[in-house]
Amino acid sequence: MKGKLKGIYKDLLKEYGHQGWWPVSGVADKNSSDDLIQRGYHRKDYSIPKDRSQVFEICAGAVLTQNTSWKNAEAALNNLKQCGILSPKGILSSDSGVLCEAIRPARYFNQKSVYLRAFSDFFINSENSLDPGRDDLLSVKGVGKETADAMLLYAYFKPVFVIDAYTRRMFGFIGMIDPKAPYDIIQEMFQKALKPDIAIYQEYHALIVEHGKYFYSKKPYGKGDYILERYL
DNA sequence: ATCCAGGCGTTAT
DNA sequence: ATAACGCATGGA
Repeated sequence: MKGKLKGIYKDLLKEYGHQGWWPVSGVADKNSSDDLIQRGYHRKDYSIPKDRSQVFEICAGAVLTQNTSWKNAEAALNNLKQCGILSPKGILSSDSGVLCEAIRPARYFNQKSVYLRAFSDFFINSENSLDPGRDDLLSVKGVGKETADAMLLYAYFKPVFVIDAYTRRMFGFIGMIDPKAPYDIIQEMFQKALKPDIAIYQEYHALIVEHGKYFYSKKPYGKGDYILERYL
């Protein structure tokens, strides 16, 4: 059980390399010729150097990318930044029309504008308290289990395993889980099999998304999962 | 033109 | 409890 998940992790890491999630702006090295660095990835960096503003940006991105390509979510983040409202106070004080227009590329802009304001309010009210717990995040409108866990793992550095649609399809494919099982059941399977290692949890989820894009999209780029098929 | 991407809240079985 | 539905952009 444990060896299997760890084996898959190693295979994916070998195939795709370090993903460097979560992407954030503001750490880009303009002098670098490395495309990943210029796009704002913190490659191989799992320490906690992030200031409040980057923590917020990760959380905002987590909301914006719900059922949406990261590319579109990133466009929304760039728009917010361009408008000078990529901050809790900025979002709360922004005109609704301006906010909606800025995040338009991320789809569902009416809903997500409300979600971003709700999270901004939560973020400000938890400024000088301890890190939020899962239940705290789940109480915010627009923050469901996957989003809450992504925030905890990538913004707050808590060892929680993120379960997304790709995770269900991939590990359902090799028979390790029931794809339609409840979120917490699937998450429990991963967390019982893997030690609570933040760096590995961050990397594993990123690798699942990368691999999933190729073989487990509804319109896969690749034709046969040569990596996971040996775990059948 | 059609299909889908790093879900969530609400409403109906 | 769990399934169905609305949301509503940009790229392939």
